[in-house]
Amino acid sequence: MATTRKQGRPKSEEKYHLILHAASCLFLKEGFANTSMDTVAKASGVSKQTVYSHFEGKDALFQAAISSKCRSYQLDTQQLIDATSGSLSLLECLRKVGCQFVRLLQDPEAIAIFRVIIAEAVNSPHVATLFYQAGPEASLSTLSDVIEKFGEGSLSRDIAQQLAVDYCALLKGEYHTMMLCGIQSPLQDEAITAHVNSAAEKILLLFTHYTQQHN
Amino acid sequence: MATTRKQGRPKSEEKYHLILHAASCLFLKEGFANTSMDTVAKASGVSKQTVYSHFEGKDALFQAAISSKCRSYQLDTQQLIDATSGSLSLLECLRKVGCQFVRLLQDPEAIAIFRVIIAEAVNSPHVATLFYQAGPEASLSTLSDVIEKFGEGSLSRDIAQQLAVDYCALLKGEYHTMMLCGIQSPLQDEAITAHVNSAAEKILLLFTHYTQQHN
DNA sequence: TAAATACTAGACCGTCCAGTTTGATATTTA
DNA sequence: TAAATATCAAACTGGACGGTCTAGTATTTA
Repeated sequence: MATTRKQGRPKSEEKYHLILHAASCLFLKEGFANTSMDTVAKASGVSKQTVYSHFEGKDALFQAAISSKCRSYQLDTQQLIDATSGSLSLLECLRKVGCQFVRLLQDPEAIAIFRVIIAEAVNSPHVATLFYQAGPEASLSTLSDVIEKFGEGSLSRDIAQQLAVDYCALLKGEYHTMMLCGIQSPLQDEAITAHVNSAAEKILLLFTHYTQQHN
Repeated sequence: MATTRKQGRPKSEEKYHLILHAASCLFLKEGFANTSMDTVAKASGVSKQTVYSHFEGKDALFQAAISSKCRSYQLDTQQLIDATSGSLSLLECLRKVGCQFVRLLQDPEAIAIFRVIIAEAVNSPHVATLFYQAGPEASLSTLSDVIEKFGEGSLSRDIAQQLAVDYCALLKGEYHTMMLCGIQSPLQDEAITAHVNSAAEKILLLFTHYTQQHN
């Protein structure tokens, strides 16, 4: 059943990926409205008809392109798990995940995805939801796992989650909004570590406050 | 010189505002690309030619529309000044400004402006800059004035500013991003106060930490 | 009144673009 | 080989839209 071969020439998987890749790049660089199907076809080195044979239409192509991009933008979960089970202190651990997070936020492509999602959120709520779950929500949940683990029972799940949200918020600071508005270029490495250290210390302060309170 | 009257029928100021108002609404609701000049003309009850007589073209109209909207979205500075010179504690003051800020962030129209600005940031960096200065930057500077005043000299300007940014960040939390993505509806009043109280307490904690450190 | 400008209604132009159609060639299975 | 499908190149359709033009009417100043 699953191996039932269709008659005739099969669709080229390579072309499918060429189209998807070209579409992703164009949508991110030019936005949805400013990307034409002809351009996508030309950029993928494929005829327009082939684009339509692989994808229903522009909307479907957009959705597929964004979805495929989302998957590549998440925190490195494995590295974080290693960090918690190792000998790292909470502060060091926060620093580590904080750097990852800030780098993610600063990545020009990630910013481009955000921009395009926000612009199309009204027209494609489904895509926006997909993006949010695959991106921010996944990162947040990973982070709150880490924090909860360090609480060693003296921190409720709720508080851990709240601290995770707070940490992300502090890390974003004004930079994220400014970058979305295009009036802030990515930070240099030193600036990143300074910013992350400052945010991590603040969260640590809140963390100790909440754990003491609940003793 | 300034009172030199031009010959002929003068442009109607009323029509100018009708056009601007209609354009603002449409741009915010539909975005830049999905708003046509014909629609703007129709919505303002004015001929297309009149639109072009008052504004150079679509870009100019967009810029004018957004600029006019920006001015109406700021914190109520007077109220905040009153608050600082009154008998309110820092915590109460933070709560007050926090509520104002969250209401601003949640306002559907403010969200719409953000969305449209972010979408067009690449094509109209000038407009994005205007918006940021008139909106977020102005609010932040007001807020850091308030915090600095409460520091009574034991808080450097830098730290006060940083606390202001932190407070805004905590108030935004995940809500702002979620609203921009269209996957979060505005909070109810009780939820707002709860959220604001929580954020204000955290900032107070940081505030006392920094003032003690600098004694 | 005459000149100048605003305004209207609508036609018009050129362009862009999503999506379709056509007709030929290529590839795959039966 | 024959049927079925993919792919290509290119033309085509239908509609939207930014912007201009026209011709007639309204309003204002000199």
